[in-house]
Formats: sequence, C-alpha cells, structure tokens
Amino acid sequence: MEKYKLGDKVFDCPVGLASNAINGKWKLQILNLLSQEECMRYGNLKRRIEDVSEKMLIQHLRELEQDGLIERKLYPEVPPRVEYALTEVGRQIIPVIVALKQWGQLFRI
Amino acid sequence: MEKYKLGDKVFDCPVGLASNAINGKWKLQILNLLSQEECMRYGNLKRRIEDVSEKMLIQHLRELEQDGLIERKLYPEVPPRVEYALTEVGRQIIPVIVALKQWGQLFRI
DNA sequence: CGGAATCCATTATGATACTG
DNA sequence: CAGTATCATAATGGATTCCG
Repeated sequence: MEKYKLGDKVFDCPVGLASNAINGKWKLQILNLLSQEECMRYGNLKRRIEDVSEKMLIQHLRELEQDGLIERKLYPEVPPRVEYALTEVGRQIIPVIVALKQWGQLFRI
Repeated sequence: MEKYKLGDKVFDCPVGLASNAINGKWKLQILNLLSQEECMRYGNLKRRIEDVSEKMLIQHLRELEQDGLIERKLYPEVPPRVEYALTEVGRQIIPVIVALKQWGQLFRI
C-alpha cells in the first residue's frame, strides 16, 4: 500500500496528509494571504488576520515552515525585518485555496 | 464590508468560513469518502477511516450535518441502518477535495 | 519589530465500556 | 448496527509580561 510522508509523519492517504498540514485555526488564512502577496511581513500578517494572537500566529507559521509550505526570511536590520513567503510546494497548494474561497463565497450574505 | 454566514457563525472572509467548516481531524477524510460513494453507512465510514474513535466520528458527522454539508438518512429497520451523503452544498466542495488530494500526492513515497 | 516565556482556561481528541 | 456515556489526556487559545 502506498504511503505519504510529510516531515516525520507518515500517512496512508494523501487527503490525510493534506488535512494534517492545513489543520489549524488560522493556517488556511495565512496561506491565502501569502498566495496573494509574493511575501508578507509578520506585522502585516498579524494585522490582516484579526483576532489571531501572536502566540498562535507564530506557532502556525513555524508549523507551516517545518512542513515546507512557507519560508521565513530574516533581514538582520535594525529594526529587524522578517518576511514570509510560500515555497514551491506551498505555491502548489494555491488551487486548494482558490477552490475553498469559491466555496465560501456561496455563503455570502 | 461583506460577510459570510454558516449556521449562526458569521465570518468576514470566505476562507475563514470554509476553514471553520472543514476544521477537524477527520472531516476532510469523511468528505473525501462521501464524495466517492454516493452514500455510505456509519459502520463503513468507521472501517474506512482507521484510527478514528466512534466519539470523534459521530461528533464530526453531527457538525458536518449541522453545517449543511452532509445529510443523515435513518432507515428504521432492524438492525438499524443509517446512511450519510453529501448535500448539494456538500457536493460543491468536491473541487477542494480533489485539489487537496492532488497536492497530497506530491508526498508519495 | 518580531518575537519568547509563562500561566491559565477552554477545546479537541481518545480509550473503554455499555445500550436500544 | 449505530450509536451513548464516562473518564482521561492532549492540543489549542488567550492574556500578560519581557527581550534583543
């Protein structure tokens, strides 16, 4: 039986792997913003995703980075600048975001 | 500003709504199975999704039902038979599942 | 600016046993 | 067969404070 591997986690099904990768209260919104902007600074992400706490934002960014969907670029300036961007693998998930957004549009009021 | 509503929950962004609807460890796998089979019995879902506990499976099925993505059909027979199927709204999320599955295939080993 | 550290409350998930 | 009920643990979320 075929297997699917992300980091050190192994799944029996591609949907299970994908589900695990995007599972998290803010992950899809992070990916959505990054899919539109080439790259984005931490503070900008924080402002665009209202209600997210710094802790959760950082935590999700770290997980997405570990899973290879995004990359973190640190510019050692003063004040420090950190930019997040989709990786090649991350960009390949954009069709999912697009489809998801279209589905969500069905519920517009 | 436009709003998006699912049940009694209101979101500012379609991705936020969609993210909320599919958020759950097993929800995408449930939707994936139901997208392939017309309808499926509880016990069959249970067998196909290995490792899911009865509690979580039922809980996720209930939530998907409340959100209008799936419907539960009870046939008052002995022994009882319960079938789950995608609703019209649920079927419209299939492109998401397809895209997600394709993305997951990238990690095949 | 972009975090880290800590404490605490709430949810989510799971294992097991039991039932109409 | 298709669930419930109970108990327990793990994960998540939020507030606050501090740092280079």
